[in-house]
Amino acid sequence: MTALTTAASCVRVGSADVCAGCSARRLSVCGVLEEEGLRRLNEAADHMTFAAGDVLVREGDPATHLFNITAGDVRVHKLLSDGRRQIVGFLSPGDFLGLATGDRYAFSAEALRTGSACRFRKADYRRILGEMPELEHALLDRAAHELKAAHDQMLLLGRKTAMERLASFLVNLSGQARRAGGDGRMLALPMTRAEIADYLGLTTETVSRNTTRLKTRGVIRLLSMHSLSIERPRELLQLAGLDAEAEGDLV
Amino acid sequence: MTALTTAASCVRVGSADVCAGCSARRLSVCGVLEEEGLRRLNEAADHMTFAAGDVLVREGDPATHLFNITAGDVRVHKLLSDGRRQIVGFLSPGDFLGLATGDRYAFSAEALRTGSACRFRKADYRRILGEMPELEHALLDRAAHELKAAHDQMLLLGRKTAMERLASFLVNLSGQARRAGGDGRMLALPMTRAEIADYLGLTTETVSRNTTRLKTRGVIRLLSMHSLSIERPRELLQLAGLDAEAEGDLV
DNA sequence: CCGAATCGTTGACCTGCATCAAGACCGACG
DNA sequence: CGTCGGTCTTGATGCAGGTCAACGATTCGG
Repeated sequence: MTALTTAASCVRVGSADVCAGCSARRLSVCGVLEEEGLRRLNEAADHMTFAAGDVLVREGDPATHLFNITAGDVRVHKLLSDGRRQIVGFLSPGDFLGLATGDRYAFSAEALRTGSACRFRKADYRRILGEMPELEHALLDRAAHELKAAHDQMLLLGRKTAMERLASFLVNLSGQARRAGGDGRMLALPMTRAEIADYLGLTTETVSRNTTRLKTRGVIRLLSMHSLSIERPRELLQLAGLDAEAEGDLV
Repeated sequence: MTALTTAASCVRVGSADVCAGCSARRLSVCGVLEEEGLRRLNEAADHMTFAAGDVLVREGDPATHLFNITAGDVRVHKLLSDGRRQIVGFLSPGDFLGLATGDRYAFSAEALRTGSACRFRKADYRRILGEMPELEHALLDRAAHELKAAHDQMLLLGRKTAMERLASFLVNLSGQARRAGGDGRMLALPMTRAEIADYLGLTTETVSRNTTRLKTRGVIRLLSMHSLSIERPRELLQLAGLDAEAEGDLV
């Protein structure tokens, strides 16, 4: 639970044209920009790195910055005053952080592992959006997509059983893995059981028990604590409550 | 459960300049447009009316249209194959419907009562957005706001108790009522108990029991089945799990 | 103004997941 | 390579909220 400030781990790269060689570009909103736009975006960006446990954003702080994750994974969560936690999302390279923001951050964001991000002052970013409609358009697309994902998560949290939640989670991870270039059967779980639980509205014990059930039934195989393979995708989809309506995801 | 098609209840007004006299304009994204922009938006719009129970959008149908609600209230929900329902939002005049949409609608939308909306073909709307950056900007703002609300709802569904959910719901309604010009103490509940339950991830029985508890404790007073007044706003906030962090909402 | 259908409330009981508790495992560091 | 702190798993038990059932209240068509 190291709580470095953003400033402490921020590495300002300045005028070097980092964006040009950014591996996350094709996954990110920046992907729509031409050379000239990318150069101007680069000028406004702080390119920063972070380590596991670093805090990018703290719930309640004045919302001064927006982020584009370029490497690593980030956890976004909200807290109740007594410590109950809801994780509202896990971010991967290409994801945008800070859209859903008013004057103050309504969520905290912490790195799951070492990574990097582009950081923008909110005012700068707003100005840039005004100058580059294609960027604003890409951002709206992304917001729409996130909103759809949020609706799916509401259905999961409001109406699905523990097993359906876990299966849905794995199906989603599989989809992401495929989109990121993997085969969709081998999954990395960069988060702990407690984080999975707080994402699915469950406890670690329930996540663990249901993981065991999936393993016992031969639906998944645990390769290590933080990686597994999906052995029976069809069954997993069924358990997720998708089945027929299946989004074509999974093999 | 009348299931009129949109076409059946759609009233095309054509070239008449309906937007100019639209009462929802100041609440809507259209509010940012000048006369010229408004005229062009009006050209692309079908102005339609609907009655209670009418279906605006059916989950799974090709996503051809976007909507701007101009009067009445609309329920947006998702279904699991066995009939479990999650309501992901209630829309009021000024709200936008169809942002979170891919090729097909991922939700259904039904009118709670008589109302009206502007309907746009998706392609038309996309073209218009390209021509009017200020509209796209307003839409992005709104998307960000909805995303924040979605995160709040995830916290509610994943981690709050039944009483906290109900209290939070009433606090939110109160905020909306205030923003719509009311005093925030008198609330209209255009939806049924079953709809509240499906919004909060509970059953009608649980909603009913907790409503009774609030009534007994003197926190609220039921004026009729579909309207109530908040007698002890402070206590309601506390029950909602907000308290100190309170968003300045409520008296 | 009546009757039927729907909606809401209340009570009794049940269950899925939380909670509490105790080991097993795992990875980091001397 | 041992051991120490955190993570994960498994078991026993409890309870918030779901389910089932019965009965009021409200609405609406005629």
